[in-house]
Amino acid sequence: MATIQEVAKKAGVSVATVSRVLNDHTTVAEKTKIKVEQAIKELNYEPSVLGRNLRTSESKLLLVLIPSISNPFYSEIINGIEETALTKGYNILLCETDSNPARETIYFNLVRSKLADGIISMDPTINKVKLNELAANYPIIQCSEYDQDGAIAYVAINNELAAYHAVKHLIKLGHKKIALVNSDERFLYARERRQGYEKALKEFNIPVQKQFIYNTKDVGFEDGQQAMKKLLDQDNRPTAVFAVSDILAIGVMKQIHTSGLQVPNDIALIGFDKISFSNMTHPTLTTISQPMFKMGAMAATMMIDKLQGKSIESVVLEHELIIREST
Amino acid sequence: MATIQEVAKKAGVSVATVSRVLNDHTTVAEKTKIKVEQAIKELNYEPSVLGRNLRTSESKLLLVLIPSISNPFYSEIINGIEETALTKGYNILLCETDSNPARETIYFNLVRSKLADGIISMDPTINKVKLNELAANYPIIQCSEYDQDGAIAYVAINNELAAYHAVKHLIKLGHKKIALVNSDERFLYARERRQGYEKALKEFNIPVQKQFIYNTKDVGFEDGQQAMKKLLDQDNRPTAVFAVSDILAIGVMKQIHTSGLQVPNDIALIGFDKISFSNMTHPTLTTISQPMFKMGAMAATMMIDKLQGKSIESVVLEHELIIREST
DNA sequence: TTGAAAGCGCTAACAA
DNA sequence: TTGTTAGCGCTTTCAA
Repeated sequence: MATIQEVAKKAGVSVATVSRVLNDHTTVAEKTKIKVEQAIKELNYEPSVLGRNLRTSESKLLLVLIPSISNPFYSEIINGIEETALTKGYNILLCETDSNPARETIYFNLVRSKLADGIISMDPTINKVKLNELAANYPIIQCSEYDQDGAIAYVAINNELAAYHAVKHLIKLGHKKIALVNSDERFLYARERRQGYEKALKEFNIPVQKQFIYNTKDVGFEDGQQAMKKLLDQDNRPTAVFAVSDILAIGVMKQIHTSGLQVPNDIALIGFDKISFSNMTHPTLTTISQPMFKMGAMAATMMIDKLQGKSIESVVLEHELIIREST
Repeated sequence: MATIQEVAKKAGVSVATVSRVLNDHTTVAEKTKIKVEQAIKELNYEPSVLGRNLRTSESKLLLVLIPSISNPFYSEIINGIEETALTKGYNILLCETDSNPARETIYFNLVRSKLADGIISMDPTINKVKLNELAANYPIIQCSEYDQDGAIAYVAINNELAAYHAVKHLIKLGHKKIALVNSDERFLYARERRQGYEKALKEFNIPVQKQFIYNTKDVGFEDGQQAMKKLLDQDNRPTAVFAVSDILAIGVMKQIHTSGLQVPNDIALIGFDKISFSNMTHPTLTTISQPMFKMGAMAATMMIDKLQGKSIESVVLEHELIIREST
């Protein structure tokens, strides 16, 4: 690979001039510029990002932290991040933490060691203390899940309100025995969605019953299945289920079918996220739509603004109830 | 952030010695080493990857090219790549091409400009000519989809044999009217799987009928739905369907259900890939399992071996027929 | 409008 | 066992 020196030599100018052409400085004579561009083409020259990075001490790389790449909820958000980042000249370094603290440390150090300019975190399992420590010195944006107590900017939806809407929809349909399949309540979104669930019940004078609330350990299909199995095993069965993610809901639906029951006739079901799969189940899944692409795009924009020294503020985006066949 | 100079000053040694401690050179006296490590700790020093990269002219970054992050088939492969890469000190730069040539160019230049050490490509839509050009100067591994004519190393399965197994399974079940829902045959895997399909039919003296073969434009659920709609609209309906991906198969299943028919009683169905969702449909999906994690791990190992100057060879991994409820 | 030269943070060849 | 020093490829200040 040719270097800037070789280009300079070939064009008969100094490296400084080549650099100026590369970076679109206006102070280069048209004639010189043409000479340099000619040399660049002939040598098939591509400027080394490494040299540039060292000099400018920025990498134009954004770290995106997710717990698992297999979760389709994150795919759309990443699409949004990538779209925005690319058009602004940034690339993204996708990092799966697997909820593993060792990996977390590796990724945090990538920012400390200047390999990445900032972190967009979507990982609810992340160590909040360390994240806040890091945020004191490096740009960090939280997306979807955030730390209530910290000072880190975030983009998210109103989870409590969204859950409230979901449950209210079930209540309006006449349901009184409504189960909640929630994930681990150490996650903020899980706590908030539970609050929304309880708020809706209380508003309609339906008692909140512990036996109708199930917390899963993880957020896979199987966890939804397991939850529904427990819920169906008891004497007092729910007539409707609100699952806090579509993946859980699909597991729930699977278990309902396996038990020989029908959705929505025997049990109504509502999910959360509007992942693309949710439209492929039979029946299709009623769900809460999160503006995932927009969330990602917004997070990337905030990050780049911050990198450019602009001041930024947290954003709460709108959700939407998508009524389909499962309710 | 502290630099190596500051550490050297604090420890009362030269920067070279600090560098030696950092890189585990054995020629450092234990006493000196302790002094340096002490200084590193006190200053909270983290070596700049940028400086190191420039000097060693390697970035320890691997570019992973996929057409779309939303396709769960790639998730597991990426898991495998990441697992291997991380343990060997590499990070991965995940790049979604969206089958967009402009993005392709951006990503190719990332290697030319030394920001990444090599490319693992899983993109069937990639420009083969440009990829082969690049491969002349930079390390490239193909994963899953590869170029038959080129000289680039790959890791894949035997698609023809796998498709043959799938269709033979349907034939053994007594089916004679077997449809093929294939993707665009400009992709190698699509051509190979079609060959396997035809081979199985011919072996059992079943005529290959054009009306039973449908090629989708894209590889989403909707394409599977659409394909099955066409297949059901004709007078002579198939009694079994082989879809070349689980996602297509799930779309097919959806359409069968929508039409009031049952799987597998009215129409048997087999997919391909064994994505996690294939176990969540009702009925569960019979499919061909690809060793996705292993493919990813293997691709990463090959890449790193190549980077270290070792010679590498293409690998064909085993597939497996997973019989579940849809057949 | 252009060139000379310093220096970003690091590694490694060479010398001591 | 350690230090001195050149230099990786680039950008940018200063001077011309």
